[in-house]
Amino acid sequence: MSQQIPKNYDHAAVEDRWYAEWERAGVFEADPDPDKEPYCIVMPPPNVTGALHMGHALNGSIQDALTRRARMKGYEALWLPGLDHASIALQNVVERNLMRDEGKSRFDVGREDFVERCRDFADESRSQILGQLKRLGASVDWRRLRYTMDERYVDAVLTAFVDLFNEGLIYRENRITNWCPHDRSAISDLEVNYEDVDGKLYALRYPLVDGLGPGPDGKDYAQVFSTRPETMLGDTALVVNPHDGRYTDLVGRRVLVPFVDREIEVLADDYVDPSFGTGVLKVTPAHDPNDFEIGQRLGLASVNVLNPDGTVSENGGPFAGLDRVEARSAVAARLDDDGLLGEVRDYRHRVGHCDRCGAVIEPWLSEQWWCSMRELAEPAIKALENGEITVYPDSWRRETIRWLENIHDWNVSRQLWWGHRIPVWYGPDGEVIASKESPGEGWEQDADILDTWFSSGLWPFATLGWPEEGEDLVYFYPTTLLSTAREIMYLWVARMIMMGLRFREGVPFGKVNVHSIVLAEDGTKMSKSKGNTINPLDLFDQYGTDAVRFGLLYQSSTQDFAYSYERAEMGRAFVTKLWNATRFVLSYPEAEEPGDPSPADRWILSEFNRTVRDYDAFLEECEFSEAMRRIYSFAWNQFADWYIEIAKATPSTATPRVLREVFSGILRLLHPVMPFATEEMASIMGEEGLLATQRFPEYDPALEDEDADGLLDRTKRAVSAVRSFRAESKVEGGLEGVLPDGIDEGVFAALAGVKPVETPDGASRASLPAGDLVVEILLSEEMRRGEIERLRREISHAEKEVKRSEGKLANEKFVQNAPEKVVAGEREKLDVNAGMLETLRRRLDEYL
RNA sequence: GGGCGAUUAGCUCAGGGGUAGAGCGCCUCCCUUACAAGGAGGAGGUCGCUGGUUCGAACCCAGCAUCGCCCACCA
Repeated sequence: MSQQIPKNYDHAAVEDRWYAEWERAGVFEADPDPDKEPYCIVMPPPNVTGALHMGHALNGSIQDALTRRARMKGYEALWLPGLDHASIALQNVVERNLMRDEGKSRFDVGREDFVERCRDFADESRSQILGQLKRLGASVDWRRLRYTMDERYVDAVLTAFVDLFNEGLIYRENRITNWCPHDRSAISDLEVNYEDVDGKLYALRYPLVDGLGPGPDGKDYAQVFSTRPETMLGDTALVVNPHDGRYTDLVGRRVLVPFVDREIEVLADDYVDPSFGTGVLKVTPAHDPNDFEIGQRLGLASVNVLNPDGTVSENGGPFAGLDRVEARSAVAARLDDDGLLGEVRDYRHRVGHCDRCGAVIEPWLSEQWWCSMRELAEPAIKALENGEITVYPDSWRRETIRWLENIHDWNVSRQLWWGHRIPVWYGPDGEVIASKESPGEGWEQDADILDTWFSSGLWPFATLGWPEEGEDLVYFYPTTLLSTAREIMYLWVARMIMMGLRFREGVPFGKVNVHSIVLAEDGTKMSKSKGNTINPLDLFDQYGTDAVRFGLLYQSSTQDFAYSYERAEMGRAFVTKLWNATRFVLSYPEAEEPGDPSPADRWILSEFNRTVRDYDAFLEECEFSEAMRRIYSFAWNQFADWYIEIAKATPSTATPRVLREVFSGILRLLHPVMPFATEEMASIMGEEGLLATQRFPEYDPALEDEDADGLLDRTKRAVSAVRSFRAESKVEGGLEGVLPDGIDEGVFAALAGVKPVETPDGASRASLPAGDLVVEILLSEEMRRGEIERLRREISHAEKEVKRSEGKLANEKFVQNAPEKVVAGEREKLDVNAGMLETLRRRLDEYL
């Protein structure tokens, strides 16, 4: 029969077929069932901006493994799939395409048309992503696919906003925000990337114009250092530190802001650091957050000198219309012409860039909608502190608490087009209300949309039907676990916790798994611009999806890791190994009269049982790498390397049953990780029904068998000792020998190729150390060559061991302080090695 | 400027108070009827540096060095 099964597993031929089969059988569908416990993972929704990347493949592998395992354990397991409209991200992609293909900006086509294009792009991207998830083998309940722009989801978003608004937690205020001139929108603090940039520090001179004579150092101007001379146009004061003796006389005097002919006053404020620059600071309340605060304190006016697109506004006098970058050099040049430019230094400093489009961010005064966070953060902090949410690894729990403790109010409005329109309406008589629908004739809706993270913050419950208090929500919420990348812990995870506690009076998930970031092979971040991305689909094609999944989980830990193709190769080799084991097990004859298990049978059952225990525990704790190592080494190094060999050589009448049982167990354990290949193997094995619906093995203490474990452990060591001897001494063929006590003689004889003999008289023999055992092999004349050298090596090794043990035991403090178990262990080691040494020396004497 | 993490075999990485682990790569032998994407046997690490705690440190603590990440309003 095995002849009909090809020697290699062909992933391409089976993966799609099994996925269709699972779907047809409704394996992935989950519905509230009072007789079962719920297990629910809500998928972090991929952005509908394009294809899935390695991070998705890793997180998908994690979530799928956990969901499939839970399903096999008898939970009503739901993995809920979804997609995110990705407001700013998608808008940027569509804008770029529009510019590339038609040379138009979004303003050229208008809001309505542009949103239509975004929708089309999202649709296309959506089908691509769903196809990829299927290739991954994602066991999601497709009936429940959610999208943040679905009608029902939009309703949830609006409901949440209106509620927060009516509770006074959302308010409108004029403040400094991070303004992206390219997107012409405010963005949140978290979406600003600061990079070190080589810039310049310009010394700007403000002429004293109050006619009171020279200022500091006898100069007729006050000098200030700035990296952004163009903001000078919006200056409304200069400030010095009140304790700065150099400038006591300067305070209260008046200077002129060049070009705009504005006289401003020199004031004092503690914020100023006397040691920086000249110790005089220019205050531009509309373009710097610190300046804004100073302005508030000192009651200064704010003059906004930039248009939304980053050009200088009409407030900028002669520079109006110039882009901010042009304006910078233009202002500097004009100052220079007028003798008002001092030193210009090279200066490396941090500049904020838009996370999405890369444009330099301008602090810009504008009216935005803000969400008060303090009140929302408090319960979230408590939940994290008191362990309502377990985070793997725990360090991220503490980090999140820290972030929540220092939280700032959240700017939730965006001046973008693709997203949820803010449900605030302005009435004909100046009324402002929040409402899901238009309050009526003459009311106008706010033009802004919501930050994309506002909608995703509701994800764990809005996907389950909230605000409707349906069966699904009651049954599956709170969800069991959220698995996510660290980079969105604050952006997303923290907000879900806050929103969950706000709207559901309970944490959204009991556990959070923070997975690694998959780096490129060279250890740097993957990025399209660097061209070092790896497409998971290509890997699936090349190695098979299961192999890639195994490899990813094997590498997954709390550390980021450089992706290594070797891990996929390892996974592929593992699949092949199991595939061939399938062929072997399948071809293995049934027992004519099944009987009692041999020690070897009991050993592999015992070993399997421990594997179940450890593997399951590792998965439970999200220690995927450890789990993979455990199952891999059992399946390969114990089951295949030893038990199958034993089954070939010295089967018992129970071996056919045990062999099949353990192998079937291995397939079940591995199914959550390698669903396609294991399903195919189980099918070939003739197992009834789908593997995906079968029970996950459970640890059974009754199967622990210390006697069999000890026996086989010693036997394996003895066999290995003989094999080493054969390889080193280049001995082939059968051997005779004296067997040590406490080993399985049948197994030993068969696997070591050693025929047991009674005490041989006078024959030369080799003593082979095997841990605490000695195997004695009868030597023929020609085999004796090299034996002296081997013995000397062994003796030297044994001497070292004895010396080490003796030294340790001679140390009184060790004997006194070390645990008794350790001391006793050391004594035993000494005994064994001393005995060994004696035997070896005696043997050597015989040869000399 | 703060905080977090990393530094272990040639490479990619696990582990973690009681004589160092995996995969790949390397060396020797083997196409033996589950499997050459394989089998058997090997070689190869003073676990970044310096101190400390301990009977015992690769592991705990402190400092340092290098790398990475996160947070922060210094012009």
